[in-house]
Amino acid sequence: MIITLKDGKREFANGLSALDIAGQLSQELKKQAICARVDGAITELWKPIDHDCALEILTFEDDEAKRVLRHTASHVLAQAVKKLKPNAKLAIGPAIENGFYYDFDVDEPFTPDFLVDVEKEMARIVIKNDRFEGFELPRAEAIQFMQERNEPYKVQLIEDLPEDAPLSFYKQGDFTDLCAGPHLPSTGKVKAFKLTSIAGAYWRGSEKNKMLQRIYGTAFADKAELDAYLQRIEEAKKRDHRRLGRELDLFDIRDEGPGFPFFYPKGMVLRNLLEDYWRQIHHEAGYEEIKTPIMLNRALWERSGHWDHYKDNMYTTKIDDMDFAIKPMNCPGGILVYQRKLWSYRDLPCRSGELGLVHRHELSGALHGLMRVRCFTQDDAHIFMTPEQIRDEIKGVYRLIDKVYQTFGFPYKVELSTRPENAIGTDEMWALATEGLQGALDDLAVPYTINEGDGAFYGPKIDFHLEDSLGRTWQCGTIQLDMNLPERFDLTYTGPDGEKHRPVMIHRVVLGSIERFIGILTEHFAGAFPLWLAPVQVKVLTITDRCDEMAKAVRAKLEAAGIRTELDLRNEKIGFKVREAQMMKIPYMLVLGDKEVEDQVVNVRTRKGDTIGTMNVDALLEMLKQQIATKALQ
RNA sequence: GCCAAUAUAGCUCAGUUGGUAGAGCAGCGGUUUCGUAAACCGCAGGUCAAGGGUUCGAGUCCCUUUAUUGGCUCCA
Repeated sequence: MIITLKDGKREFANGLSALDIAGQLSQELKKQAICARVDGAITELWKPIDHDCALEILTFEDDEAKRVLRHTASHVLAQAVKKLKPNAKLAIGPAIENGFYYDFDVDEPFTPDFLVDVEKEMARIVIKNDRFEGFELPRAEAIQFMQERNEPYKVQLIEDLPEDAPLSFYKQGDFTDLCAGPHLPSTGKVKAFKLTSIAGAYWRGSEKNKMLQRIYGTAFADKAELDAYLQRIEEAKKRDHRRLGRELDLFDIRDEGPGFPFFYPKGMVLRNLLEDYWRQIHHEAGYEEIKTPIMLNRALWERSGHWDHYKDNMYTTKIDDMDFAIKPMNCPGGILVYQRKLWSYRDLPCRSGELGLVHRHELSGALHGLMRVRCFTQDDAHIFMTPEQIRDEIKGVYRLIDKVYQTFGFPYKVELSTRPENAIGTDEMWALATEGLQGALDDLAVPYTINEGDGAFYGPKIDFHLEDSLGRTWQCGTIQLDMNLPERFDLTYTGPDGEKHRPVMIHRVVLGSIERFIGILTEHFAGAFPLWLAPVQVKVLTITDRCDEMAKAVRAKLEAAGIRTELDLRNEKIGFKVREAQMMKIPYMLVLGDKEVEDQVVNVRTRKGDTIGTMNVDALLEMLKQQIATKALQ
């Protein structure tokens, strides 16, 4: 038998397992073998290999091995919970990004104290070091097996698997679970784990189903790695935009307005700069700006379909006995703007953008700082065009979004969502629309994932996701094709044939919502915004009051040149003033003492802690202007 | 909305088995004029989220409501 290892061919005796081979290679491996990839597929280490194959031994450094480790940990978790609460019914327990969870149906919700007990029980199981043993059962026996153990969720899982699917089970100690595998060889390999939280979670993710109790945890190769991870989480919390918003005096959400954010003066500076930038790039990209009313009458919302399908999320009111609704979306207003005149194919595409303030009554439990609010400003635009223009237009929007995200240095993920079950429109229209989006992505050679059936009922969409400090992703940009509203509002343009045609409409946002984008921005830069966005760009710090006059003059000169400058003339030590400016993450501090006054220069310090040295104000201005003009990320 | 936890000064947090509410920072008043992340002294600041209950007595125990946090669902 010849096994091709990752780094070349090796011959081994027949019937050896990957574990045996790993043992033989232990000198070379240096790291502990966790699982193996045989001919590309992940498998357990202990399974005998009796054929020629390509073998790769994975260590904890491999992401796939980490998933196997965490999945194994979830089995240990389930075993521990069953031991402590034999009546708990098992649902599912997968590995997830950075950890794992297991869902249980229990009579009483779990408590934090119980979590401590479970951790102790898990530690006992790990010490016992039970081997994982896999076996398969025919369908009927598998169902009977789980019925006998009173595991209705497992029975349901089996019943929903395809008829011919192999039904594999894994047993460690006295615990057996339905599972596709693979696992580590034994429970003892789960060395460093921690249960992190308890949460309610609906069975199969549907709120129509029963809510189960979920336990989250994480596991690492060793304690050092686990501690490093927990440390990283603590550090990430310091970047939380909710915390920084308050500390840097940018924005906050008060109990008096759940989901309705306040922007304070400094936050408003940041916000206005973003909006200025937005206007500039949209002007360059051929958009015209409009503004539509925040509140419109019921008839409009009935025609758009929102009254019937979105009313639960809308704030409504009655004026002069007529129903009105505050807009949850800008599109109906944008459509009324389109309808103000007759359109020729020569005028298309028509791109009109709007920084539109929308209100949505989101579920209270969904609110999250600036990331999920109940009133927010979408940097919306609606583009009306002929079907032939779809592909190029989508490409244009994509490039615009890409350009903006690159300006901020944001990595992003692209997802294409296709036709859902409750879709309207013909197969033909969906095929055309989906091809338009997919074609554009393919033309641009963009990596993307497909969310089958996750599109809006009115059309497919491309979503752009950005990460927050804890790695949670938030949808920001989106490009959505709409095959519904043009019909409902009977939108037309006149073609070269003199006949009326239906335009294709897309909704798109680049930043998504100004609020969410500011949240992402704040976490990404940990509050240390690039110079061009910093609410305060420069702070002048004096050492004694003999420098006050020059300090005021320096500030006046910088302000006159458009640099946002603050002055600290307080009777405090320079260390104290530096510390404060530093904590406010002000990009440049100008220290002025007797020496600087005499030489008519400023001593420049950055928020990174570097002292650049002295220079005259003109040279400083030159440097600042350069950085601002290029929107340098630093 | 659902599951769980939490709510004490502007901020970060103490507050023991129920017995008159505390610290640091920030603020204000002084002293100090100082060289790159915290000078010193003093003062003031709270209907303990709101409402109800148990008790001689509630920040502390119970109930309701509100908000927040972590998830689920939903979504920019």
